[in-house]
Amino acid sequence: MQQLSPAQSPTPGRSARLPRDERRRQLLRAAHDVFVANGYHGAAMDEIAETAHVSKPVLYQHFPGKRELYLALLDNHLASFTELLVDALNSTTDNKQRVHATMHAYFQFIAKDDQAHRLVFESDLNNDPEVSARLEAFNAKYADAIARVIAEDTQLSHEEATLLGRALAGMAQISARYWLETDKNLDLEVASELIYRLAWRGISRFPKET
Amino acid sequence: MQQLSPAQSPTPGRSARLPRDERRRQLLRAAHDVFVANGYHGAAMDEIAETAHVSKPVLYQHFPGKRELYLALLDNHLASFTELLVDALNSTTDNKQRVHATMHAYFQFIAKDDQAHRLVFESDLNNDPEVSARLEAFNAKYADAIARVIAEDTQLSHEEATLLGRALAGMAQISARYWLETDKNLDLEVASELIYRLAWRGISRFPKET
DNA sequence: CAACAGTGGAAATCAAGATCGGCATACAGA
DNA sequence: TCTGTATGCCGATCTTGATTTCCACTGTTG
Repeated sequence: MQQLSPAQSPTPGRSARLPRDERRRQLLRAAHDVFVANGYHGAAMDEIAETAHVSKPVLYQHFPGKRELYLALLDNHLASFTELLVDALNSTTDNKQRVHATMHAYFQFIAKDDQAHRLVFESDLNNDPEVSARLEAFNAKYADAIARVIAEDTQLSHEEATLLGRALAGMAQISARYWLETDKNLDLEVASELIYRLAWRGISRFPKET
Repeated sequence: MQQLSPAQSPTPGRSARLPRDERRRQLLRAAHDVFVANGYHGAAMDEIAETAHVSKPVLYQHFPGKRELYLALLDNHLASFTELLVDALNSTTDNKQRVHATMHAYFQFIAKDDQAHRLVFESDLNNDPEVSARLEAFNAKYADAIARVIAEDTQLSHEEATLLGRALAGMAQISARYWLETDKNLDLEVASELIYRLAWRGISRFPKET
């Protein structure tokens, strides 16, 4: 009759045992919070462990190091973001509506209350090749999708269309992040609509010269 | 007649004495090179000193620390960048030409062969309040200038025009940086012209609704 | 020739990531 | 119910890398 329910205090200051998967998820949540709050370099493994109510060795039993922990989170977020965008793209076959839906999806991701965008776009680890490769791949995918839309409607070369695609992708990112920092004075719908109109006016029937 | 040219070796491995200002400029040049090559966190004070052919104590006599050294460089670059943009804005009174000139100036700054843009936009120190405050101030100034142009030509509210200004400022930044990484397949003139046209089509006579 | 400003080598300090050995807990099988 | 064993967990420590400072030396200048 000693080992009562695990909720009882087994030993003061010791956290309950968890199955490996569940513990891993918990650690990821904690790491997410700390990275979001402090950025990559500002986040200490100590603090992540403490946030998860766990000691550091536990952290290292699940992840080889800080970088890998961050990369795991980055992969998760980029995957869900990509899914959002792909769904928006596939939601219609009308290019105008596509741009609209995609822009809206972009703003939605930025507005998510887990602040995943901070981890993705404001980590101070952009110089790491693994990180920049992932971000570059993501941006390339998004920008190319826009470039295809542009190419359909214009006479531009592939290179030129791609440049414009990047430009609009960047516009979406920067403007959405700015919008968020204004404490959402404008409604999400209003803001994303404005940017969509700006983008669509810019590219639709874009003339080859002048 | 003893103090010969300082280029003579006073003592092997010892650098010639320099007036304080000149030494400072030399240190800034060296720091710039190292920061650009390695990013903020990747840059070691050792390496900066070595690049300047000087010992670390000298470095610390001119700058209290690594952060201040970086901030000094950031201030310099932002000031010269601002000057570039202001000149472009004042080069004409026609708003269309203004946007054109400004976009061109943006690409020129990114293309400068000292790679100052890396130090400004790709430093991994964006979470530092001093740094983000400076970047935010710079972006605000630039975006507000664009917003004024927009407000002149449209019926949009101040908030809405500012959001669009940010959007275009972000577009300039992201597209110029992308363009640079394509090894300048497109000529600077061609690329900046494309982006300018995209921007101007987007904002000129922007309708209040739909 | 004497004070002085500037310099470099080397070492103190410090923060943060990573690890080691042992203890506690749950569960399986007798 | 009892006991063995594998698994999860922790305190304490090690290690590394970078910033910062100390001190003796050297050339310069009045």
